[in-house]
Amino acid sequence: MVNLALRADFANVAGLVFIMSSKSSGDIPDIVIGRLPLYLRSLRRLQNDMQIVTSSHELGERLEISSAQIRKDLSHFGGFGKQGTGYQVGFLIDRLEAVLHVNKEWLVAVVGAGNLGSAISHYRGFQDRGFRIAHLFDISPTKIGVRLGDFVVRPIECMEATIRSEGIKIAMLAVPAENAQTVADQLVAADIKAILNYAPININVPKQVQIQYIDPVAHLQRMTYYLDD
Amino acid sequence: MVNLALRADFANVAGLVFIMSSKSSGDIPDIVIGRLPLYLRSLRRLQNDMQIVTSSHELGERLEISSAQIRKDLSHFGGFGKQGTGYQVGFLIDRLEAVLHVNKEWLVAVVGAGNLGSAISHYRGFQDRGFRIAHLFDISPTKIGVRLGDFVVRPIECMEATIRSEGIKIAMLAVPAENAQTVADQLVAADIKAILNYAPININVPKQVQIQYIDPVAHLQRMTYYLDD
DNA sequence: AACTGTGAAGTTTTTCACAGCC
DNA sequence: GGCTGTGAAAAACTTCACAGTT
Repeated sequence: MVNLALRADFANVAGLVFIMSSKSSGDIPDIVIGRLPLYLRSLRRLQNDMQIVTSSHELGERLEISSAQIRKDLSHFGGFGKQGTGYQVGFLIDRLEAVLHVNKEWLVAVVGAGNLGSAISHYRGFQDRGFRIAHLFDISPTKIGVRLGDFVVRPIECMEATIRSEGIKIAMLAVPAENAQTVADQLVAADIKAILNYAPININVPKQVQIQYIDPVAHLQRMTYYLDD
Repeated sequence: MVNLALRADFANVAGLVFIMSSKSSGDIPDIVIGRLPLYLRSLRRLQNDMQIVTSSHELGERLEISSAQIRKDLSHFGGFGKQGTGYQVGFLIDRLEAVLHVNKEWLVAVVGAGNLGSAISHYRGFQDRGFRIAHLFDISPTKIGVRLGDFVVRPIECMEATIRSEGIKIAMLAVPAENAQTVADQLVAADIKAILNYAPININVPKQVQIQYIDPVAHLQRMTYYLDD
């Protein structure tokens, strides 16, 4: 996800030479990073149930991932477990939160105050997992100034200034597909470093900016492949 | 994952006859299936822009996937392109929709009429990509009977009967994590075959039931790994 | 006895590179 | 010139299997 898979023939067609970026945070595969939040989610659940110790086997059963996979993944970051015993739930949570940089609270800007942006702003599930929504922006005069949950919708004109002055590095994009690229460009200009895009369209950002997509329909279509027609 | 045989009806297009057995006999990797909705999404965008023809190169550039990958993926389902020319956008859309079984409209049940269920019910983006929300269920007496968008919230007691009688095979789960497994069990009992789970918890379903997860926080945490602490 | 951490082996996925066609 | 489709090669990823620890 970090490095673009730009290949030589593409570079030639464009008449330019691209320097391939290396993985920005060392040599741990991104696919491993992608599983860590799932481990963390399950561990939180175990902690909720007052469980003190767990094992790669138990986690694997819950997540339907092999225990070897989990041990291998965790071993990239150090020996978090004890042979014969397993992993201390609280300790492993702390370690994973540190690895993922969610042992602090990140401020997040939401752009788009339609149904989706409104639902995101109301959602209580960000708080205790490392994220706090700081602002909600929209371009529509009919929405600006409206109170939605804990937020008053702010005009997109003051987005860059606000994001910069508060040092916000993460944004969620909940605008129509037509506007997603334009808004993403504005976010990049405001020095946003990670974008979670809910619009069903691919957007281009500089490679040092992280981007992830939420597209429920893509998941549904992936499942219908396996359903009887 | 079960592999479904390709339908024979696209064997004869533009006077060309493809031999189907060679392509439909083997298992197609799930990771390939997971990319097809992304191709479809990009192709729809191209069609919107009135573009008639595209290439693996152009698609790859938009999706940041190598052109070789795209050609390889598509080749699992037959020769959809023309050497020297590329792919007809409309034709490729039709073929991918057929492969993914979204060349029909699937009815979907939404369970949970909180903020999230409400937002899902209001979202207009399912309609033109193969899915129509048919019902919205909730357990809370204060919500039952309430009008939300085009739906009146129905009691969860009549969920199984409704799903069965209307032959609904897909559900979206937007209930609190605590209730997700229980509701999933009820959905499985109602003969639901695919569940899109928005609750941040892993749930267990029989292996013939498809399950996919939407967890925005997991995506955010995946990105913060790469951000400066 | 139970469990981790890890090289080695095995498997899957991606990329290369080019024949064949437009 | 451009492009696809595809075997072969390379790279990435997962699992195995076991030494070592509690």
